[in-house]
Amino acid sequence: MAKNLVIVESPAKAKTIEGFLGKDFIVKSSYGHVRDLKKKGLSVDVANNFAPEYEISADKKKVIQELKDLVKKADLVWLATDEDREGEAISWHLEEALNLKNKETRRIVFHEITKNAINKAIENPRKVDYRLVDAQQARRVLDRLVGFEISPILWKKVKPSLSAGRVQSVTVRLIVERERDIQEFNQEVSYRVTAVFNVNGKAFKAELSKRYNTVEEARAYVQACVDAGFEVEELEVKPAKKTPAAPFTTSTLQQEASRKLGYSVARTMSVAQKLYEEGKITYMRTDSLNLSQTAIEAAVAEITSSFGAQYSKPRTFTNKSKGAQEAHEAIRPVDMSQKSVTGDSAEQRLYDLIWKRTLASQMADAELEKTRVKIKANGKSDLLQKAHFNARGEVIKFDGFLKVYFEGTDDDIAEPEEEGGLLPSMKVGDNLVRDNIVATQRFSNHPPRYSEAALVKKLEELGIGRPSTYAPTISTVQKRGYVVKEDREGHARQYHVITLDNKGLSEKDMTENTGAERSKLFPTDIGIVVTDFLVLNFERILSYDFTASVEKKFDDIAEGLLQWTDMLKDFYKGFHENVEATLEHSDRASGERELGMDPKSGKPIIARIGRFGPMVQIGSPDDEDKPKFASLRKDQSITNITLEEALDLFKLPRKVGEYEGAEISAAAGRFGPYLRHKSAFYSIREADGDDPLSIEIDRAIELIEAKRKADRERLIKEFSENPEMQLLNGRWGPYLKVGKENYKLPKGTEAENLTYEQCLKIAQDAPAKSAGGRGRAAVKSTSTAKPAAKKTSSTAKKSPSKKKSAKAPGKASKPGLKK
DNA sequence: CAGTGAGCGAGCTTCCGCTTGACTT
Repeated sequence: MAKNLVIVESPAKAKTIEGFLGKDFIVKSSYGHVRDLKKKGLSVDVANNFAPEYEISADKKKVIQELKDLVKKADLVWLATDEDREGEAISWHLEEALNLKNKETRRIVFHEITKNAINKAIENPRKVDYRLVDAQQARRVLDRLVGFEISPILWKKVKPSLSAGRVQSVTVRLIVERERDIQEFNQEVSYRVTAVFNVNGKAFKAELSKRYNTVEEARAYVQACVDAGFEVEELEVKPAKKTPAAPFTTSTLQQEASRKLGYSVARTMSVAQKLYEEGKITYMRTDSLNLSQTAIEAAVAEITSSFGAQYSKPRTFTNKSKGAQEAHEAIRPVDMSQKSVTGDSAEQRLYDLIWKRTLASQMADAELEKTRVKIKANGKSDLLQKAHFNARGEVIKFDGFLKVYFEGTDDDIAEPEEEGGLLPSMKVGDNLVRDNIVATQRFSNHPPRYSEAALVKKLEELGIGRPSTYAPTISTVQKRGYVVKEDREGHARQYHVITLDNKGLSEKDMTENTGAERSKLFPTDIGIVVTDFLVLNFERILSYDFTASVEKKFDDIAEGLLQWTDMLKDFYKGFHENVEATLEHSDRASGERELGMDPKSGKPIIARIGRFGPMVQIGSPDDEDKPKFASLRKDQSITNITLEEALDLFKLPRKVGEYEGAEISAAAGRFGPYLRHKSAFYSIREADGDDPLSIEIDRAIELIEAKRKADRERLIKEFSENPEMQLLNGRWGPYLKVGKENYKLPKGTEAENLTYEQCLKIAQDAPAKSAGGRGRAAVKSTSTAKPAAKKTSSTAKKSPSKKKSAKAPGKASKPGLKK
């Protein structure tokens, strides 16, 4: 019987450590936090010194029960949660939840999962550090106060179900402000002059030291070059070196995977999770740049045997970001000698990236030789003396870490510099042959919109959020409808080019595509209105340094310099007054904008945020006639919709024609434009060039027939025994549908061969639905702001059983299933 | 899923950070 129970946070870690510790130890996982503030209500007794009301989280009841049983049997309990604020708090919550007061309990910490580190930790136990726990409580309670006092103001003043928080609101602000910068951006136009010169039969590129603002100036310069001669005026050769980047943290891994592999931050994290669980990489939620000594030694061995000793240079990196808590190692391969892994291609590619980055971080600098050549133009025109050409060359003398890895950059729209590789050899005074000189019209770029990964980088710089929350935060602001991730098509732009070559001087206009964006973050109308409202009324909390300033206080609490309740008292006084004042005095925020007058009724038309999102409205409730309403389309915004576009929205629904003796109408609903025919709905996709305002009867019939055909093809098999039961082809392959419920087919089954009895069994064996659970189901129910009373009887019947199953985990009834 | 937007108004929504699976049409 194991005498020792060790509790860590992650099950994968538990497994590894158990291997190190031997048979007297059993190692279990808490799966993160086990207790939290009660889900419902504020659950902080403000009047009673901010006493928090904790409960065991619903999804942790089972874990706690299992741990309790093990505690009974153990002589000694080792709390081995992470060594940071949250980890310390988990240990304390475990003490409380498992009632360890009367048990011999020891707290141990380690930063790396190596046998050595574990053994050292076991030899140096301590007690739970309650000052650190208090710092966590302050953090937790402050976040609850901010979130649960501000969000209801938004429900009242903007729209129901919205949310605000220390992290998410500032995240949205970044995106809103970037969008404003872009809208206000003044594009500058200039002419950039480049040349190709030739020396001893070898060509190279150079760029003029100045740009011209007008086409006349550019033309005059190029003209002046017609009779000019060119010679090398200065030549400078300088050694330079490049240093490898530090090994990956969560944030840098997300950035590089985005740049090099095109993964979203969520994708990166889920692939990394798999690699971690398979024991291929170390923990993926970390802000530490540190590598264990064993890892560094393994890297040295790998580098020396693959490339030679001159490529090895062991390094340690120190963290620049202030909020870092460094409870883990940097993200690295567990086994440096394993160059690749099996698994799907995403796992292989991400592992490859991690392996190369880690290895490179322990390799020698790259040594370069940078050459700059200054070229002067000799000729009659004094324009020639006012500028010179520069040619830059870079030669790698020793590749060092570049042999395996080169860090990506975010400047995807920046003008590429004319930086060649090797320049031909030349010396001061050499005459150059001019192959061509080209003046090209260029346009300055607005600041780039954030990609997910660029936003994570910014958040980390500001010290906002933690490695475990970057990906969830980005998905929260999208789920709440504050931000959308979108591709935007570019548009064609003309630019002017003046060329001087061996055929003489010529000019032409060229076309380029510009402004295309892929997977970038845009604020929605609601995001903009909410941000403006919050910045106006909660300036302090929305400021970019709010988190940094409270973090300082948390540190003071952790060092015993400040009582956590005093810190909260200090914060809450002003904050709560602010909340009260805002509730009482602030105006409703709707982003309202008057577009003009309705030519029919003469009443004003306004665009604003309504209960269900952005909309336009003719007239006001005070008028004799009811006002008319119409929702904005997805691609429209309150900020720029025109009167004409608004009037178009009121033209729907519109009669398209008759088919099969019934009317077809076109309209726009919550899920976009659609056709309605015989109480059935058919989506209209604007991407296919269809528009509800202009679609004609023939095309409408075509869409209806296409949908009917697709529905027929979806059907794999029907059963005479039960017309409600169907095997269908869905987005994720074949599935079983019984009434309104869907069931996954067991792996490896061929849908068309299934019998009625087999299908019945699949439906009955399926685990009960965890109704009202987390994740997508919860998101759906919040975005569907629909009164339950209006629902059909079959869904109404379901809701009581839903509630039941949420409270008492067990088997929920399965409607539509007859035995 | 599908034209909602006052009126009378119950009861609901919401935070951040630590962990994994279960699940999706």
